[in-house]
Amino acid sequence: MTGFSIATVSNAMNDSPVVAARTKDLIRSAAERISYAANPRAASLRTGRTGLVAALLPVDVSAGNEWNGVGHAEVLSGVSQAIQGTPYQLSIFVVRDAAEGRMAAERIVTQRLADGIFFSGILTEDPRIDYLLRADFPFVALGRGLRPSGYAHVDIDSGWVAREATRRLIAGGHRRIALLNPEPRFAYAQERIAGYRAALAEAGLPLAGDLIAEGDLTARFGRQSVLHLRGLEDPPTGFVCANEAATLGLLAGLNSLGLSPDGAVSVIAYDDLNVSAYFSPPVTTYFQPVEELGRTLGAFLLRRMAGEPPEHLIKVFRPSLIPRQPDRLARREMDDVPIQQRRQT
Amino acid sequence: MTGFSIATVSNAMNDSPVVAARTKDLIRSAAERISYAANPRAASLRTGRTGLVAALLPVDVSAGNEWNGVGHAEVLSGVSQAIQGTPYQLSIFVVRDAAEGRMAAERIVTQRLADGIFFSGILTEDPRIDYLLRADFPFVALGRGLRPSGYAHVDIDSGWVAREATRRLIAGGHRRIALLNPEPRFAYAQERIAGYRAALAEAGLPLAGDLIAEGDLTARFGRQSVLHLRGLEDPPTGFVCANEAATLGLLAGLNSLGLSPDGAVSVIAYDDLNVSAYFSPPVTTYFQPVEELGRTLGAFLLRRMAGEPPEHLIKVFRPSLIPRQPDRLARREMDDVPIQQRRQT
DNA sequence: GTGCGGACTTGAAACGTTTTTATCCTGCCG
DNA sequence: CGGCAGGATAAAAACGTTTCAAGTCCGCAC
Repeated sequence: MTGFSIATVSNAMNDSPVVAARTKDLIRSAAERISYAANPRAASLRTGRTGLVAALLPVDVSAGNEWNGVGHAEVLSGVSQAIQGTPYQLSIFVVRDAAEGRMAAERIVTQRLADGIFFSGILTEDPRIDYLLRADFPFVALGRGLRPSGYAHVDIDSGWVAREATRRLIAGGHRRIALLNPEPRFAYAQERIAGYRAALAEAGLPLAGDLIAEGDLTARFGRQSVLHLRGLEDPPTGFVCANEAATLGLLAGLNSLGLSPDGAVSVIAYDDLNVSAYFSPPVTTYFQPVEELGRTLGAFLLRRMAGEPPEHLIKVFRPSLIPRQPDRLARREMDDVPIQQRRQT
Repeated sequence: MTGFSIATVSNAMNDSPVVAARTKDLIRSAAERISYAANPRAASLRTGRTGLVAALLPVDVSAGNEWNGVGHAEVLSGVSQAIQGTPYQLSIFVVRDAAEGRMAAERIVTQRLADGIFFSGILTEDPRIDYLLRADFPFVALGRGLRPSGYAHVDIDSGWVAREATRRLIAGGHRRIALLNPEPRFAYAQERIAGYRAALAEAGLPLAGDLIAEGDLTARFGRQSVLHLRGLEDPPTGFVCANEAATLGLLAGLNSLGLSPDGAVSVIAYDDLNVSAYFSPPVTTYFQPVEELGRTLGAFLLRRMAGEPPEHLIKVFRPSLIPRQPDRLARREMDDVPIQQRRQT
C-alpha cells in the first residue's frame, strides 16, 4: 500500500482524470514495482464486462485427418495481434458446426461469457448471425451471408475471384471449365458459382452444371473430383479451384492421368497459404494473406464492442493475382508479377 | 428463486452431498428452465481458481506469409476436445518466441490468469519450463527438452523417427543422406540429429555435417536446401525431411533440377498433416495425427491441474510409417501398408 | 473571518459466487 | 418428556474490484 486508498489506486490504474498526476505516477510506479495488476475477474464482476473475445472454432479442422488447409491459426494470430495491448483476451469455443455455433453463441450471450464473438464458415442463412443480430450482441463475421448488411464482417470477394479466374481461363482458350467448390450451404460457395456463371455467360459459353464439383476442399476431394470430371465424355480443360489443399489433390489426380497443367489443361486456384508456388508445376493463384483478414477482423470487433455501429465495419478484400503457370495466360502477363512472387526464391 | 436460499442453490448446482436429493432435483430443473448457470467470474473471485487453460500460441504461424505447416489449430482443437464438459475454457496468449512466452507465463502465474499452461516449440534449454517448474505451476509441454524429467509432456519420438528414416534410406542403398532439420535451438532438432547420426554410425557411414540443413521448415527452406545440397560436389541422394511444408519445397527443388524421388533419389518425411500422399510423387512418411497429441495433452493438463504429480503424465508417440514412395524400399514393404494409406483414395 | 468553490481523496456499497458457521427441525433414546 | 444427534437449510462473510456519494483541504473572495 502506498498510503492511498483502494479507490484512489483503482482510479489511478484506470487513468481516471480525477486523480492528481503526481499521485497517479506514485501509484503506477509502485504497482510496477510489485508487479501488481488488477484482478480481471473481480473487475469483470463489478463492471459486467468480461474482457473476453470469443472465437467459435470448428472442431473438424482436419476432416478425418484429411488436410483442408484452412488457416484457423492464422486468423487467431491476426485477431490476437489486433487486441494486443487492449484489456481483451481471446477465448476459444470449439463447436462442430454452425448449429452448434449458434448454441455456443446463445450461451455466450445469455451467460455473458464474452463481450464479442467472431466466427467463420458463414452459411447462406447463418443461424449465428440471425441470433446475434436479434440479441444485439457485438460480433464480426469472417465471411458474409446472402444479405450482408446490418452486421460487421470481413470477407474475400469470392465472386470476383471466381469470375476473374474463369475469365482468365476463357481468355486462354478453354471452353469447358470446371469449378471445384465448397459445399453449397456456405455463402461463398454461392458467390463463387455466381461469379463463375457470370464469366461463362458473358463469353457466351453454356452453363455446364455438371462441371461443378462440391465437397470438403480436402486434397482427397480435389483428386476425386478431377478423376470424375476427366472421365466425362467432354472433359473440362480448365479448373477453378477453391483452395490449395484441393488444388494439391487436383494436381495429383491430373498427374495420375498423365496430365499436367501445361496450357492444354490449366488450373487457377484461390490461394490461402501461399504454398502454390511449390506445387509441380506452380499454380496461378489469387492470394490473400489470412493473417491480415484476422487483424482487420480484430480491429473491427474492438470498435464494435466499443459501441460503434456495424455499418462501416465492413471490409471485402480482393486477393491479388499471382500468375505462376507456364501457360499462354501467364506468358501474356509476365510483367505484372506482384511482389509476393518476387520475394520467393 | 425456488424458495431455497442462495447457499442451498450454490450447493445444489455444485452437486454437494449435503443437500437433499429432492431439493437438488428441484433446483437443477429450475435452473434448466431459466437457463441459469453460475457466473464463472464470480465463482473464480471467490475460489481463486480461474477456470482457464492458457495456450501460448506463437505469432509467426506463417513466417512472412510462408507456410510452415505447423498444425496449431489441430492442437487447439484436440485440447478443446479434452476439456469439453469440464468447467475449463481455453484462453489464447499470443507470443513471439520462447522468451516472450516465459514473460507471458510469469504474468499468468503471478496474476493468476489461468490454472494451467501449455505450449510447444520446446527449446533445448527452455525458459518457460524452467520458470514454471520453479513456480510449481501446472503445465504440459508439447515436446520435451534435453532432460525431460520432472514435468508433464507429450511428444513425438523424433530421434526414433530420424533413425528409422535414415536406416531405411541406408537399406535402400543410399550413402550420402541429408537431414532437413529445424533450427538447432529446438530440442527435437537435437534429437533428430542424434537419431540420424546413430543410424549412420551403425552402418559405418561417415557423419557428414555438411549434409545437415537447418532452417524454418517452410517450403522455401526446403527448396533452397535441396538446391544447395545438390550443388555439393558429392551430393546426397537420400533426404530425411522434418515436415511436409519443407518436403513440398524439397520436391519442387528436385523437380527444377530435373530430379525426382524415384529410388535413385529418395525422400522420407515426417508427416504432420497427412497430405504427402498428394505430392508428386507421393512421399513416404512417418505419420502422427496432431489432433491426438492435443487430446492427450489436454487430458494430462486436466490431471495435472487436479493435483496429480507430473511423473506419469508423459507420453511419447511413435508415428507410424506410411510407405508411399515408388522406390526399392517401398516395394519391399508393400504388404504392411497401414490403414491410413488404404483409406485414401 | 467566514463562506464557498474546486481539486483531490476516501468510505462504502455492490457485483455473484463459495464456504464456514449457525439454525432449524425431526425423530429417537434415555 | 427432555435432550440430543444429525440431516437439511440458511445466514453471513469474503473474494477484489468499480463507482458514486461524501468528505477533506486549501485558497480566495467578500
